[in-house]
Amino acid sequence: MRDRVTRAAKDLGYTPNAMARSLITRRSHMAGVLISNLTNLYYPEALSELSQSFSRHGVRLLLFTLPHERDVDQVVDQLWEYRVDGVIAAARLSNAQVALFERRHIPLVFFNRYLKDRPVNAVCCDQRGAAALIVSRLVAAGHRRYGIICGPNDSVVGEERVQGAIARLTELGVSTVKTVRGGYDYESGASGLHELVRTFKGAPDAVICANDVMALGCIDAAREDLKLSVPSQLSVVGFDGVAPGRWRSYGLTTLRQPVRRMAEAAVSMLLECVEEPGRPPERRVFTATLVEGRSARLGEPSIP
Amino acid sequence: MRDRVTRAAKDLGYTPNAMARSLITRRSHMAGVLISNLTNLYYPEALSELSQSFSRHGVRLLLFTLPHERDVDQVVDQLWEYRVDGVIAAARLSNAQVALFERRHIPLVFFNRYLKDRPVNAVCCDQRGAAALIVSRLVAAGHRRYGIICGPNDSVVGEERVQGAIARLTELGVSTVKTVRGGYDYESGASGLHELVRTFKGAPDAVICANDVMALGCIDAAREDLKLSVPSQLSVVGFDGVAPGRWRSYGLTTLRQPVRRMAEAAVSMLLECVEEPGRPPERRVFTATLVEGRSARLGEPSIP
DNA sequence: TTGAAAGCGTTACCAG
DNA sequence: CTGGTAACGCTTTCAA
Repeated sequence: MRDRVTRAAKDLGYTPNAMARSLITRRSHMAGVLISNLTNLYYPEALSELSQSFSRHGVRLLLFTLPHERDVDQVVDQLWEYRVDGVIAAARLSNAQVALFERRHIPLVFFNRYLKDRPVNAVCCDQRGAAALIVSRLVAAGHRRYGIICGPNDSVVGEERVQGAIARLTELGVSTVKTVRGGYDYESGASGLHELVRTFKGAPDAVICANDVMALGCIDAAREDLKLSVPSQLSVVGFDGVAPGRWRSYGLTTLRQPVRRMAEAAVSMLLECVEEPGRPPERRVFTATLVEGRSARLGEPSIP
Repeated sequence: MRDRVTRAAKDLGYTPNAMARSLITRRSHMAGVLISNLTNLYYPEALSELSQSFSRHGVRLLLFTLPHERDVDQVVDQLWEYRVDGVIAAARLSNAQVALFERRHIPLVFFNRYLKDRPVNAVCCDQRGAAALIVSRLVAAGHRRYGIICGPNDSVVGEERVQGAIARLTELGVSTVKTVRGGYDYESGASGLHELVRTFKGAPDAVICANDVMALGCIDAAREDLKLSVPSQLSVVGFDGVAPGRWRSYGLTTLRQPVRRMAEAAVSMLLECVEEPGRPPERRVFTATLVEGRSARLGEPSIP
């Protein structure tokens, strides 16, 4: 009997209707993914890993890109409407928005960010530690004057990288540090260096950029605009570990985030929350690995 | 009365259930997007535009990335299960797979590709025309020996770019042309140039790469490995118009695809198919624009 | 204008 | 093991 039904189903090209199923089981097997802007070069890689990771767990990915922050609220409404099982957010959410998730009991995991004043599920990297590590190596190499090109105002990760770097520089007794604001894009890396050169009235010894793409812009501005040799006259470092940093023109010295492992962690954390509602928020912190490229002179710190 | 209900709904935090709705309306307002690999640098931009375009039309995007071709079949099953209203495919689909869409009356639009032996909805770029244009300009500048770094075997677009280039070269009486296979990635651009130099027993005058990332690899290999000056000793051109090509280190001469307009076209074509089933397949062909960078010497062809 | 009932395609449950 | 029925949350239709 079972066989007859199965065969008939196949013959008729029958496919179960996932929506009807989820109506009764109250599980859609869909997860929402919120990403601010895919042009960021770091996000496509993250998205790709998230997608594959979800796929391995039999979960479909409903993608929402957020070119403007004001779009968030209507996107959040759509998440409710489609009854996603959970959400991974690689975008900025306000405290109030996070509260909505809690009220609806929709699991939420932040990717590569977290909220300061509210405990949330998050997968991230130890940005301060990474910054401290690279600073130690830069100082050990004898650099004295430091420029820092920050991320945009609202980037928590960027802020941590910058704060971590400044803290370590202060610890090591370096006081010649100037910071300029950047926007995570190539051009702001280039203009950031120009601005630093103006305020320093000359070139700094090293520039720490809050992400890789700005570091690449900084290197190019140094070489093409200012005729400075990198790394012999200027050391430049970044954060992320994106592919273009490894290109021959750059050989960027950077701190690579373990994107795949982070994606896998975010997905399993989310699915655990789905299985076990009311689970207390957890934060999983990964460690970035130093990629010793050719864009910075590094030394071995005597005090590790 | 209406007001009372509306207010009560708001107070209780009521949100309509999109799945229940689509169960009866037979419209999920979800579209599937199939993308082969997001690491391709061109796809994130396309995906971003598709996402925003869908969003403007009130359609949710179910994302499927396909690291391996063998994954396609199970992905297709999931598309049926979730009753997507339509599918945009920026990935390779077999003829048999396309037939399945037809049988189920699920609208399908190809993005930046199409099938040769079956009429399908597709949004693409005139690759042959673009290739012919750049070849004319290269020949007019006096280049005689041409290297071509192709895309992977299964890329229809890559094949068209190469065929278009070869056809125009032949037309213009250039016979010194050698092709090597590439994989659309940076390294294959670099190794492609090395291979060309070996077969030419010296450097060609110009290298035409089937996409931008390979062109960047080619430029870097020329400068860093072979100490060839680009463009004075070697002209290099690519296709796509990705962001890194505009970086100071490269200033890539390339043929930019109008990604935003293509995405908008694909989305509206798909939604039209949803509205009007049985609509005959259409192909919308856009024109690439020449970006005159600093990676190639171009001349003005006397016969346009 | 308001209300009631049927039906979408599943799963879950309870008799037989 | 089989069969029948209720329920999920919505839209549609028809009646009051």
